[in-house]
Amino acid sequence: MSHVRYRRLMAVDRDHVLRSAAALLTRKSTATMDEVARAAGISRATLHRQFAGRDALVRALEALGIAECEAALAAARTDEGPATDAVRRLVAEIEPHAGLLAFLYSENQLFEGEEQNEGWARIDESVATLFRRGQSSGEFRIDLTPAWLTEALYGLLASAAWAVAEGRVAPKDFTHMIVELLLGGVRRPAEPAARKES
Amino acid sequence: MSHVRYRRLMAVDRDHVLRSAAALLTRKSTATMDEVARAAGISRATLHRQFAGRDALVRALEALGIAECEAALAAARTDEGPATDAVRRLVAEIEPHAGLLAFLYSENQLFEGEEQNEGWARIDESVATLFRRGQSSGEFRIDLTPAWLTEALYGLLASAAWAVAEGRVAPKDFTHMIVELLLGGVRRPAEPAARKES
DNA sequence: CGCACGTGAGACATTCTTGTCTCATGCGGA
DNA sequence: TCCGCATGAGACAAGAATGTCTCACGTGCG
Repeated sequence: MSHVRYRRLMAVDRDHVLRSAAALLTRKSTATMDEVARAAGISRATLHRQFAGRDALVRALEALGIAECEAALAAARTDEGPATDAVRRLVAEIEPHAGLLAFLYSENQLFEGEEQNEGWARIDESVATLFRRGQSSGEFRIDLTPAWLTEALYGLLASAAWAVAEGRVAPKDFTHMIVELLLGGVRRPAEPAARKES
Repeated sequence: MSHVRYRRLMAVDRDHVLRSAAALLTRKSTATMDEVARAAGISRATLHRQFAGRDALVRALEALGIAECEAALAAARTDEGPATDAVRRLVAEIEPHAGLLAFLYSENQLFEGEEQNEGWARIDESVATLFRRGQSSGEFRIDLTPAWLTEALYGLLASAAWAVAEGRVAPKDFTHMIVELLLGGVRRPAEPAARKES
């Protein structure tokens, strides 16, 4: 019984620590274990009891990021309706986690070789499948590979997260900025007199 | 006399070291001073004689990146002709240095506060000016701010550089991928029967 | 030949971070 | 009240990277 109580308390704390760490590392990716602990309001010893080391912490954050991405993919129902709308929903779902994603994205570039978590491969595949679906349906152009579009989406998410964090762009525009640029590009569409497009 | 000789030799070496370091740090941004020295074919002592420390090395790389960006901006003649073509020229000019830029870009996110080199501000302004010019001329849409477009360009450059480095996309497509996505977006343009666009 | 100078190799102290450990404290339950 | 247990504080050793220094070597030049 008390076991259960304690377990639950620890679980709650673990989640809180994880989110604090994510928020801190998003801003300062080189933060030390001591800083992470302090940011979570616990001591370094306790932090170390919950996560065997820095690697374990980062791996836990990676798992969290993967879980959030998969949740976002599921919530966005990327296989339903027009691919265009699915992309909009996906970006909107990911927006709250873009900071963590940006951290993990750059963290992955930090090491060469060193196989990455298989979860990312699944997510890459889901996103690429969405783009591929859009190409098949004729919504998307076919001269840009799904792999590149996937990478580009990550890059735009990270850029936007950093730009927002540093106050260079307004947070409220986050989803709009990314979706509009990704879908429509910067070139102004040649206005064909009047058309159904608003 | 010998002064001149030695100065010139050192300058050449310095440039070689800088480029080796750029190439290495592009792949492994956490490379140690010893690895950087080894990559340049010199000893750690000599590396230290040319660059007071790691900070000095990174700052020198930053200066190199800034110089290359400014050279690219100049070579692309961003204030001439259609902004669309100017963007194409700019990306093409930057392509060879995208790896270094990606390293510096993520390096800048590593620290909070810590004022960044003013050179970046000038470059940001030049790029933003290009986008603003495109908006004024009616080539570009006006619902995306020049600041965001600038950030997005950096993000796409970094994404593409990493994707190429890891073999996820073909190097030869670099400029095409970035320019086409940035300018036209992923959405397939509604085909208005026949039009001047090829 | 002899000298000056850049260089490589390596020793060394220093600093930072990590990981482990111990101990006192406080809180909650039995 | 008493006990169990998680926590915080801090000491400690180990490892990595850095920065500094010395010394021997080789090359080029006078």
